Amino acid sequence: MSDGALWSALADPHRRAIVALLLERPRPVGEIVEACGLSQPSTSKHLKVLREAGLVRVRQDAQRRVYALDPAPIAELDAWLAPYRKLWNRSLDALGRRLDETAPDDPEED
Amino acid sequence: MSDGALWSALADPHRRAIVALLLERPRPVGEIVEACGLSQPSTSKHLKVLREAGLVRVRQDAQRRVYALDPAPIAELDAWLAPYRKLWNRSLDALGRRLDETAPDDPEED
DNA sequence: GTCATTTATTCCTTGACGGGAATATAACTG
DNA sequence: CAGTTATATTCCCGTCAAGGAATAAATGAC
Repeated sequence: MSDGALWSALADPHRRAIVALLLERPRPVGEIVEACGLSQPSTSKHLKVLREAGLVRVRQDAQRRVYALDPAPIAELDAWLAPYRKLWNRSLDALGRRLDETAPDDPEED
Repeated sequence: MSDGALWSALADPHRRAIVALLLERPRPVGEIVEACGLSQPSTSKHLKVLREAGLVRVRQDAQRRVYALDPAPIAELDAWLAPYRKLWNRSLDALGRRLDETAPDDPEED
């Protein structure tokens, strides 16, 4: 049960957006600034939080700093989730899926 | 309802502790208070946050209110996690190949 | 009805977090 | 060296969340 830093890092929607961006490919800060519509300092601060949570790594390329996802903490999340996944598998089973309360699946994030 | 409420609810360690308690079994507020070492009002407020995030349900039993986990939001988390899980599976795979360095070619691809 | 029990809510204070502007640092260019 | 680009850091401020104390509300017992 190491870090609450992981959870609090992902609690912010902007940071989740950054993480989603980095899922596609590694990006320099400038790209992230542009994509998120945040100011550069704000973006740098969010990146610092993500860095300290271990969620991203930085590679230096001349003046640019290219950020990339580090998969390990996500695995930690997955491990945390495991017991609960059992639970909802069980209850889905119990429901017998006769109740379709939310059929449409929307992957929209924030 | 891709709500940030889910994330911010789970960002708090006390609330994660409550969720973990409810994973074992449904419990009335008093038990949660005792187990978490929080004050009763504070506990009630955390429960309210969890309720509004959809993470718990309440059943009334005389004066007691028995809280239980609702598995659905956890499934939402799991869905969010899915693309990242692919990523770390891939990198574990890449690591495995690196350790198993028998191939003469460079197998690195996308 | 009054009283006890259990839980929720309100008020208040404090501390942490996010955003913007300005500034600092680092790396490349000429 | 000075100048430019790219990123990080600092300072200040507004907002929001968390905790404690006191109180309210709901339920049950008498």
